[in-house]
Amino acid sequence: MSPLPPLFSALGDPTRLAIVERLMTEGELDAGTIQAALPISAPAVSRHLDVLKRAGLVTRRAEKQRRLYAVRPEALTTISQWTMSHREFWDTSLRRLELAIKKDQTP
Amino acid sequence: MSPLPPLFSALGDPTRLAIVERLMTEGELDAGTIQAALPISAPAVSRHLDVLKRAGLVTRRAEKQRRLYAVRPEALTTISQWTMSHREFWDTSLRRLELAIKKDQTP
DNA sequence: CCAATATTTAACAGTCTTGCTAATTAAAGA
DNA sequence: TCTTTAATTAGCAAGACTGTTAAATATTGG
Repeated sequence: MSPLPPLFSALGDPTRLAIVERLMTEGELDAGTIQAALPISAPAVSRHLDVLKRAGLVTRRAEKQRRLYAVRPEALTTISQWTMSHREFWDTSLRRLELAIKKDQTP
Repeated sequence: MSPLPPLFSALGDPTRLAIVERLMTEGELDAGTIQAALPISAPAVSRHLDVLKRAGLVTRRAEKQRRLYAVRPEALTTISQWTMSHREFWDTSLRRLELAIKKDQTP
């Protein structure tokens, strides 16, 4: 239901990944608090938050004159499900790799 | 060890995501075979493959005059580990959401 | 050696992205 | 009402991204 490329694209920027990680560990935060920890201007942060919002990664709600942002758990679930849907591939590939290395080291 | 933003950024392009998914289901493929399924020129595909390579998402090896590409399982593991490291957040958030919806529907 | 095949590199155009400062909008509170 | 606080939108510049065609590189196989 949720398209992956916008999610990956949004997380591909280090600033946005940092914002998402902070929101996940600290929970809902307002734009000002998010901005304070970053080395860029408020308008720049506002645009990053808009990108995250349009990708479906965060929600936004108004509280007095503040805008509160929070990560949408469904977005993370979508990514998790994608990796899991390919788990058979990377799990067995990794196992094969480890076996090959072991065989190489102790001949 | 492997940085996430380049991985996410590389997967943020629909063409590259499609390439990675195809390589995961079909295994190692040469550049020409990958290009044949896509609506863009060979040089464009070559550049996408280079982006994937530099992000650490694929390996490349020469076989006669062909270049064979394959997904690095470690890259997928890195992403999986990231989602899992935040699983407590999205798992409990989702559960809370579901409870709130249920409470709303049957008052 | 030469022609064919496979792929990449070069050069270029159009479009996005990201940052900035200045201006605007919205609500709070004296 | 007027000032302060919070955040966004507008407008602009620098640089990155993606696609194209043409040229270059490398390997094969007659």
